[in-house]
Amino acid sequence: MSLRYALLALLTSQPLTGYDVLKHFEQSVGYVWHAPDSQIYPELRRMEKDGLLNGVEEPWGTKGKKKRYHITPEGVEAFRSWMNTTLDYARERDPIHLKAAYLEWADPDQARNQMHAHIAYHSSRAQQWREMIAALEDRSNPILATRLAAAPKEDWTKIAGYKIFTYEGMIDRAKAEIEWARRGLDLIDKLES
Amino acid sequence: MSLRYALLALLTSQPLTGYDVLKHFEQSVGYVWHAPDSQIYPELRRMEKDGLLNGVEEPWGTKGKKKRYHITPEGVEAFRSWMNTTLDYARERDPIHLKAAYLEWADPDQARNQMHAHIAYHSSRAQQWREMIAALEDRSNPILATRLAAAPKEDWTKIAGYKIFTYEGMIDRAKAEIEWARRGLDLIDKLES
DNA sequence: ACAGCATAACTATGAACATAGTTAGTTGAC
DNA sequence: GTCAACTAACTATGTTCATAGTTATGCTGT
Repeated sequence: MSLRYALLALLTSQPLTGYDVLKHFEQSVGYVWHAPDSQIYPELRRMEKDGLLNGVEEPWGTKGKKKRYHITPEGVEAFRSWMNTTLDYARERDPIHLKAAYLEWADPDQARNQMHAHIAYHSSRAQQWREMIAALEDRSNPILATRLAAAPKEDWTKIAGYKIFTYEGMIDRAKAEIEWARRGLDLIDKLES
Repeated sequence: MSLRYALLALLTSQPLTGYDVLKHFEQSVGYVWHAPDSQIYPELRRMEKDGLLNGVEEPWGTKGKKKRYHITPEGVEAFRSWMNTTLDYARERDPIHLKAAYLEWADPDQARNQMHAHIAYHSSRAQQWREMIAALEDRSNPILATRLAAAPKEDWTKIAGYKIFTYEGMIDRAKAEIEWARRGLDLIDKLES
């Protein structure tokens, strides 16, 4: 169900065509909730059917046409209501922890490789998020710019602030993963002598 | 696919009936990879079909019967091979980050509630994992005991050590979440004046 | 005697997600 | 002028997962 709210979040900023949704999604809310286009197109149609969006057809070139989705008052209300409802937490399901728990089954070097890959993955993510925060702070992020343009000036600090806070949380997680994997490398050295 | 390897991990310790798998699963590998029974029963049958398990029927009472699944050499090999393959990382998909990024849409008190719920959830998880680590360290965890009983003594430190390492990683994550949510509470106070 | 609980093993259904492929118009470079 | 890249919008298929319900046996306490 979260995809629906991710799309509503995007469309509170401005009406977008399906294709525009894809492109904006990938550069903003898609960083916190990934989804492929094959999931987005049908979901947009379902949301229109459910009255959360209003699709307005526009001509495209001489023959083609495209549909621009406008969020409806019901859509705004559904989003606000979701925002005001405390989330349910999903049960644990992370392959790295599954693997770590049985690491005695791996060849020591493969175990080390996995830890190095873990560090590399989370380092690169953290870097990406640091850049995202920088672009949010100096307002150079184009998606943020369109959102701010449509919002009253007194909300700008809030809008940018919560996004920065989100990416900081993701960096914190990445840091915890990196430190854990480093300790994992030490543990492998200690146990596989 | 991870469910399959979670089940193989469990069955490397001893042969189990479907129902036993459920019960053991919930108290061991299920903490790192949750799955409901409706997923486990059919997966066990698929694994048997794929030659990873060998199901031996046993009488149960006077009329009923049950099937005990033994891991085959192919099953052991499949598990070891998975353990030696570096994992692919799934894209970000966490509802709390999605929500945090648009927190300006929530009522301030509901935003605070969400942060408090986040702290409560991760505190309780961390506590559970601390207890798990204690039971692994003093060898009072019954699932660990059966696993150790079937393994050579020189592997005991490894087997317990990697499990403790795993739960430590989960505690680290929980701690990071708690600290992030605390900062979130401060931020809400600052922004929603 | 039978209630209640644990054991045992499914089945059904729909939603969510991954992966891959398809069709067709538009724009810009060489 | 034609070819690649981009815009636009799907479609197909299979897997994974959540939620809920079903059927039946055995054991224990009152």
